[in-house]
Amino acid sequence: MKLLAIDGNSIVNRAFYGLRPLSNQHGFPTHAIYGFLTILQRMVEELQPDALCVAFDRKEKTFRHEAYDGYKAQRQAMPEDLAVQLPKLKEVLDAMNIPRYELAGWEADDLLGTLASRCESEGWRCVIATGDKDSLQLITDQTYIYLVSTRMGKTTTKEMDPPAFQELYGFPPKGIVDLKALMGDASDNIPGVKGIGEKTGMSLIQTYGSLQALYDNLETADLKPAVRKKLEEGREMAQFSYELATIHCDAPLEICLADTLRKPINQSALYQVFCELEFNRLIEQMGLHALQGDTPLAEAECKECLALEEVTEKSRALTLLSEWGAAERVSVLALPQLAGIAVCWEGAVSLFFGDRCEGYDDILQALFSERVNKVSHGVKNLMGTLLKEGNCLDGFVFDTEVAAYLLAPTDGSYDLELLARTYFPQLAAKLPPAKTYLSPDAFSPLGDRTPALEAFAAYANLVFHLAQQLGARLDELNLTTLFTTIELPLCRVLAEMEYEGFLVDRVALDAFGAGLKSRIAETEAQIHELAGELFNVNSTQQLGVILFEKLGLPPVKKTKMGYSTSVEVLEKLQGMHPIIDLIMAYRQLTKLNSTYVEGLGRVIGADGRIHTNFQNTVTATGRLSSTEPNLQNIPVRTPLGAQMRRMFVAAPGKVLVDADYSQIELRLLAHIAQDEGMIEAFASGEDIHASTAAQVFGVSREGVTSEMRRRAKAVNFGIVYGISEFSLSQDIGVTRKEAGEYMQRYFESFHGVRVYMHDIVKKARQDGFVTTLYGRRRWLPELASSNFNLRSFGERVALNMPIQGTAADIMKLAMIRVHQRLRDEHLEARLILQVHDELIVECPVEETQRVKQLLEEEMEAAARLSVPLLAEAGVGQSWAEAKE
DNA sequence: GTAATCACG
DNA sequence: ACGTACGTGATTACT
Repeated sequence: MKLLAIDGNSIVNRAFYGLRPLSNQHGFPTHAIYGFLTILQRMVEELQPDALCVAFDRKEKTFRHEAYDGYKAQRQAMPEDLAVQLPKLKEVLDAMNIPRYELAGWEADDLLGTLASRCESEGWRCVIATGDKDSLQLITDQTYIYLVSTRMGKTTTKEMDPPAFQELYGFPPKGIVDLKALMGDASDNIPGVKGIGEKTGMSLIQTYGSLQALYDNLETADLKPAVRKKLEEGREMAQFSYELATIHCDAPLEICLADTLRKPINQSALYQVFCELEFNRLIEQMGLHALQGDTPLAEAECKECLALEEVTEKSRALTLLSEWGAAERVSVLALPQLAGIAVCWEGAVSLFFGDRCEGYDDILQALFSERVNKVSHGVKNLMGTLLKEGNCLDGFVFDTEVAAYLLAPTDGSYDLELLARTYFPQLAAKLPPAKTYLSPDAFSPLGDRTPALEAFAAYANLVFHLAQQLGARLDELNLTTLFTTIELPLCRVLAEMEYEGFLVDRVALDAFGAGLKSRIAETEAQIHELAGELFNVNSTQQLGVILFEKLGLPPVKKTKMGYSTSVEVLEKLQGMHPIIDLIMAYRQLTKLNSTYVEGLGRVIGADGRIHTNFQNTVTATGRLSSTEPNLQNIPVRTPLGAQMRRMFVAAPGKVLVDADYSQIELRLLAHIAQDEGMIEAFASGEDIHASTAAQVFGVSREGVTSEMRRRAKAVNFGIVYGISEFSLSQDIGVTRKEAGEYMQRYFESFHGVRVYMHDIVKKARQDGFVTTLYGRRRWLPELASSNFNLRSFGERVALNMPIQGTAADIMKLAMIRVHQRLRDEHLEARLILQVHDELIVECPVEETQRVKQLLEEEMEAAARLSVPLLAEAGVGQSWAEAKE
């Protein structure tokens, strides 16, 4: 039998300090519990114990310390954020049916020692999990310690049995008490002998075996005079510390080991408390669901039992449609490829299936016309499906996914199951998994369709309720305007852009790829020759060994795992060995080939076009992102890479018009900070980097060299990102001091920016969030962190998000305006791509001039700022040409 | 599944 | 003294 006995306080402490803070929507901190559970999960997996228990401190009257109040008083109070998590953690353990032990006046490690000795007398093996080295004294042949440490979010563990201990310390486990008696332990308030640290202490115990033996032989021992003096003076302290450090294995614990044998968890109780804590990943992972019917529903959520109806007759559908037309709104959910539709209004759900409903297509047309106000989850994607099937796509008034994103843009995912748990925990408890209606054969006529029908209806009902709840929250946080005037109309624009796609010249792409492949083979052969052996150049590990061990090049930087071989490192090594240039070339070529040539080749559609997916609920700042494939990171900076953009072309008879905003983020900085100097510079239409250079370097406009401009540009970018002088110096390759001087002079010239940077961080700390000019919000719990790095990160985000986010808002507005004008003017031109500050339109040749002008106009008119907003357009057959 | 690398704004 | 810029996504190697 094997018992895993956990030091609850110790592990939860490690989790609390080692992990980045996390809290549920009510601001209740949860990361210590989360971390504890992660560690627990991992230990159970690795150790496969037969029995399990957790011990906690109850040190309000600590037995071992009451003899020495002075030290007890020094014990720092547990942080509030951790203290509140303990009762919840105990709830979780109870739900998991893991026994926990605590005893007034005893510390956890005493209880663990007691458990361990109980195990030994009953012939069980015992593993003690703790982060506390104190406990190492408990190691015996039957008991070992599982030492846990958590740093930077990563947990490492080490098994300490007698040989491992001996190996590390050079004496047997019991000696740890003697060692602590000498060196003390600040975290446990053990004083030790003043002036004796870890080094001296270890060698003393290694030499003399024990504290007793050391003091018995103090006279004759071969010691440095200073050490002897400290030992003499500290005699009493040592004795006292010895007592403190000794773990007592005789706590009056009334337990039967059999109670600790593992028992099945209480599913619904655990589900309940995990919902409260919003541990969605764990719920998923452990496959938790509340047992049907065992959780009383809140009255408000339960009052309507769903009236479920499958509609098969057109006349019935028409009746319903006219009811929905009169309703304020209905919710709509669609199955993939519009195989079925669920419509919910006030607890009544109607289901339609393409293969079982008379006049299905006509019903869809009517449903998705502007006559019915609809809310849905993921409107953009639903519109995409509707477009493919040639349906109407009007009358959408709400999107629960986008709304949830605006409320919490850093949450990352907004599945209905997740939102249910957050906003309707009671309802979520009886909600079947979404796959019940989404799996391919859910509605197969061969099986029982009822569970799928009920699930489909339940989710449609959920969307209906979420829409109300989320709408109210948007109102409270002043996000409704952003939602209605930007996010919702944008869904349609994005759906159409995805639908249009971007034509790719497949022949040219393949030819480019063939050229790359042969150059890759050639380069690889040369690398192998210079290295003197065959190895995988793509493996950073193997490459590190070749460069820094075999070829003896100086390792400039290391990563967690070993040597870094990133470009910055390679650049520093350039000229020291011919292999460096080859590796850099190899990297460029393989990147181009695998990510772009081959990656893009895989996703060209039957129409020869690439249809990217624009994600509108992903970024923390409000930008879009692009996936499968990502068309927002097609190479442009190097000449070879830029060739990729020649593969993106206009259809025959058409051209591409490409327009981008000039310096939109810096213009926004000038506007938001109301910095006179910068506003003036933009107003006069100067080159902003050159103008900055003139200010920072104290020269006239004509005196600005290209190097000065380059550095000033880096300063400008740095400011927007919330720079430090160190990073600036790294970026432009000057000393830290020099970089500091640039920033100093920058702030002298641009006083408004300095004031803004200060004020926005202060305001963010007060509010707990920052916003864009259009009210988009990002929460910043990091600013309250006691962790320096995390807090600094929060400060930089507070500076950057309003700028990057406002730029994103303005671009979204511009897209809506451009889209609208193209419709109003009955042009054939279509928006096909957005790359943050750049828009691409494909249009018939004869529309070129109108479109070019229209694009610039609408982009520039999207916002009125204290500085002009400038957009410049180019035209070409390919993306490369159009960008000039 | 995570880390390293590198492509973009 | 800290550790070193904001926001993304895809590929590859490796655990």
